[in-house]
Amino acid sequence: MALAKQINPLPNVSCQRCAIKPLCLPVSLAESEIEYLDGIIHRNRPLRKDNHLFRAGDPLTSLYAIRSGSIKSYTISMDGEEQVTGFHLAGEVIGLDAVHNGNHPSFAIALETTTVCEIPFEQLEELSSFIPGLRKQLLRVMSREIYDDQSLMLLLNKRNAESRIAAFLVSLSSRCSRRGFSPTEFKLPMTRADAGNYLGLTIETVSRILSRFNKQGMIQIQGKYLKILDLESLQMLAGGSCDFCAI
Amino acid sequence: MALAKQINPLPNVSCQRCAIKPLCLPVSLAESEIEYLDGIIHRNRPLRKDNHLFRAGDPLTSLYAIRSGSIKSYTISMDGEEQVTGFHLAGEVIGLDAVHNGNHPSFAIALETTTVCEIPFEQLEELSSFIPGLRKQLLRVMSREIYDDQSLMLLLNKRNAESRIAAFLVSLSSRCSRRGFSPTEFKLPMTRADAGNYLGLTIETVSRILSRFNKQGMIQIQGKYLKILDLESLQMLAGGSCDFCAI
DNA sequence: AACCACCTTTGACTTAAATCAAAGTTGCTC
DNA sequence: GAGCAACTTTGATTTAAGTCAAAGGTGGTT
Repeated sequence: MALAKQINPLPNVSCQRCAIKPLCLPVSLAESEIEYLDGIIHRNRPLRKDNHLFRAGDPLTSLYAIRSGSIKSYTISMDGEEQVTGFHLAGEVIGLDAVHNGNHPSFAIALETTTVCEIPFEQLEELSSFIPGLRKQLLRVMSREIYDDQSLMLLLNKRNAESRIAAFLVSLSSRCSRRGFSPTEFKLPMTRADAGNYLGLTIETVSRILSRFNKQGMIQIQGKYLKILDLESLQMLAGGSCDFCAI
Repeated sequence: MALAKQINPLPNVSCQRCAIKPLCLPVSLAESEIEYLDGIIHRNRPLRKDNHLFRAGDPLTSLYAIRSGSIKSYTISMDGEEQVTGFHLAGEVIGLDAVHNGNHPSFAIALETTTVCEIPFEQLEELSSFIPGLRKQLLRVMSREIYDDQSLMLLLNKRNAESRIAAFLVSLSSRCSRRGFSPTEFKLPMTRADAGNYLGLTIETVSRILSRFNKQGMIQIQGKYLKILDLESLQMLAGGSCDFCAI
């Protein structure tokens, strides 16, 4: 089906020719600077579904930029329950929350076959000392994550189940769009349970509300395949324009 | 009363002799490096209660390190409602969420008379290019904020009202402690409404649960003055040891 | 292609926290 | 220090989402 046409960069394409360069660390770097960055990056073989990229407690050795596919971040709480902390798509850099004490606080697992660029953190840090654009982009990426987390916090704090799910769909839509995919037709890479866990809702609530949106004609959903028929209404429900598109 | 003995550094004390140096940017910098940092910092006169440090939409010119007092961050949602995004104490650096696009996404207002160090961002960024320890600490501070936000997200997502309030008190306690104050006896700088807003609870729920903790003998609360009598029970309620102390 | 494990949907009932309402406090201003 | 506005507490009622339960789908494996 058309939806399966995911970004599939050649396994060892350089940053220079990478499809998601404009979303990733090389943004605004000169060609020569990108070569330095290229030089420290490892491009390993794809990670298969349900395999871990890293685990909570692992020492931070590298950050990871997702080239294609999707990653779920989660922690395990005191009582052994899984707590989904994020879903990450191509162009997103993960592992940043490990910088403060040198250990990953969360697990990262592939939701589908996923390729990542491994960026050794120490080397990246050194490189950033003489590439101002890289230093700035690293700060920007981290700042953006702080901003996004705070937006999500507000969503969880103030919005009802309907709003949260609408915002979630709108967020996925706009992220697909930025990556050159259709904003109205895509596959949800996560289960209802994962989505619910992330949004602070039960699986039953997620299912009920998706069914409702479906009946109301705002979306067409069948299993993991989603078609958004009325993006504007979803945006309205989500709490207006793009305040929460950031999750 | 004893609780009023807040940190009151001399208005123009240098980083070198600042009481909260170990919590702030200068941590692990050499004396000569701290002098550079000192050179770019502005130490303005104290900010009085209810005055804004910056407003949402303001261009990012400086980050601010709190020297004494406390700051509330908040945004205004589409529907005009205030949304508290954080409370900040001495030693914390605010404004980091503005780096990604150069504009502050939130308001910052003083909850009491507060002194801050103004750190011009461009100059800080330049300084960090030749002070590796400063660059690392800046990354660490941002990473820590990402981590803290995610911890808070989990709290809001998975915990009931009792847990949230317990975690909130434990967090304040441990933050007071790190700053050299009593971990069991301090003043809540925010109103019940602000605390509730932040925790995704109504003012009535906050009040009820504080009353309950009081009756159960875990705390002694009178107005804004709090004495924690059984920190361990609070930590238990908060969801175990220090997972959520980070909020 | 049949089986099975896992995922999803739907319905009935329960519950934690919100809302509505009103009284009680606190502390600032004149 | 009296008056008042803002904050806080407490109680009664409502409601959104959770829980429990069971049926219906889906897709991967042999």
